[in-house]
Amino acid sequence: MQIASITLHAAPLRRATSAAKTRARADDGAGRNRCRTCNLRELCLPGGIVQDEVDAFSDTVFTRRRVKRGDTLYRLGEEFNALYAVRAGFFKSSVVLEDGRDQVTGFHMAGEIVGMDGIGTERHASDVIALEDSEVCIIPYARLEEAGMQRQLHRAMSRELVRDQGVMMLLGTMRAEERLAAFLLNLSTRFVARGFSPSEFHLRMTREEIGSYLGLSLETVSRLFSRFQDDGLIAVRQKHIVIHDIAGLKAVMVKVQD
Amino acid sequence: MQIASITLHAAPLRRATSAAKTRARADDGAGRNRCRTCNLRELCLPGGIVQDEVDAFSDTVFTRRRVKRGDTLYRLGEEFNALYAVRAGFFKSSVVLEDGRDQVTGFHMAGEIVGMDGIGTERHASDVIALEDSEVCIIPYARLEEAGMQRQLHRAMSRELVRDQGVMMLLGTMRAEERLAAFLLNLSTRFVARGFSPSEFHLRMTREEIGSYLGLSLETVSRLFSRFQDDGLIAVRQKHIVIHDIAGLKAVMVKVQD
DNA sequence: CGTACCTTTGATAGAGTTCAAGAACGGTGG
DNA sequence: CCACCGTTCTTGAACTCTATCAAAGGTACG
Repeated sequence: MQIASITLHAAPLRRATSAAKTRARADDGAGRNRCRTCNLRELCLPGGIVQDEVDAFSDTVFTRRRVKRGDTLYRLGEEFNALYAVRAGFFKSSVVLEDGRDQVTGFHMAGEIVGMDGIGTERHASDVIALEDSEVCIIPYARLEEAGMQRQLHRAMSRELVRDQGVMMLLGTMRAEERLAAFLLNLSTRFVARGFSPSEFHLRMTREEIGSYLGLSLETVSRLFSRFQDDGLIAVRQKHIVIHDIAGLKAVMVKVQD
Repeated sequence: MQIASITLHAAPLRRATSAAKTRARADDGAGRNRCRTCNLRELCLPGGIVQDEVDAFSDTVFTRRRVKRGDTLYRLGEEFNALYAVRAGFFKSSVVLEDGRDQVTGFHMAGEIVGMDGIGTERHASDVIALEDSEVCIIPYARLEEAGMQRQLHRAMSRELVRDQGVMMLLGTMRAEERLAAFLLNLSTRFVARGFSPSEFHLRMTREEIGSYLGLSLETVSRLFSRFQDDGLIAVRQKHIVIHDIAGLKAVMVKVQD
């Protein structure tokens, strides 16, 4: 089975055969995209809307932007004027405390929207950094309103709120084992939705970034990977992960606390 | 100085003299409210918008709903069709894991909006329970769109996303002392914005609920209250809190980690 | 006015952090 | 293409913070 996103343009499995053509069609040659022909349209903003809403939005064309590994998409305090839809690649978002401590607040892959935390204050409230060479669609905020896409934006933001609740739950009530199991299962689910293997993938973040996201030290993350491997749940070799026992990972989350 | 919200209808200090009249005007006598005359309008959904937007919305009239202490405003899984603006009282929201563990994800006071996590799936994603006899404005979601209030909703949701990031930071990187200090300072700030004393208030939640929110055990919360008191930062007697040294509390958050 | 709930405080234990050192990897330049 | 260097990862050992268990007050609500 194909391993998720080894290269920048690795295409989702299920659409692999037509992916090249689709991408060509989605690109007007001037670094801009048309939603109608974008192979991410089911995952992106218009996700889940009725057909005529898609049509209204489909002719809208958005500029792309490439972000190299390690570069920032935006920084805390920068003026907000657009949302970004991840087209390819992988991002992390993080917040910094005055004293320098920082916390990774999320990882973002193709089809996901970042930047919504800037709407309220018209300033971005976090840093977003590419973990590999990536590409985004720039969605000017004003344009969303013209296109009558508010409802889709509400949905996307609401989903984000629910996701945040999940992270709070994870940080507030779960033990280290459970957090990492939940993290791996979450990644697996998201890769599946993109047509990649649910059981084999490359982590694009370091142990330190995983630890920051999960509220653990990087050593604990490393130790847990080793333990999961010893228990036959996964195989780890650096950033390459194979999940051998999904049910076993799920069991980690329920069997621990009693 | 007046202590925040001892009674259901305790009015914010700064508006205390006209509060009774204001409330009377905001109520059309049929359990419904007009935003224009609501004394919470600066804090609620229209907060921060330009004048003509306020006017467009001001004539909208919303039904109220009373929720008794201990009763639920809504439950996880319930169908979503409205947002709720807290008019008076105090709520907590929480999520439950399959195994019964639950986590308080937020506390909500007058002028704050709850229910936004239901927009995405059209089902509420959390439980919201009144911690004292309370009252909300019911804001039907469909009505927001008719009234062209989407932008205000975006702002409210975005602010919530930023708030969530703060909670993640708290849970992910702060130690117990820092969490509780941050919690007290946050409450203080919110009370001030409502015209109450920044330094003296009644907690409306139990130690257990505070602990759940902060990812700590109730015993740790209790011990920290005692320690803060011994250190002269606050005075605690059950749920009554007096902050003696705001700067000292702030210092707890920076001096600990080095 | 009684009882159930909440809070405080102590003692103990354990999960996870911190410090440390060596190993493996990957990118870069000769 | 290979060697080198910085970064990332792994693993061990000691320690520390916070949870857990337990028991005794204290409150407040019905």
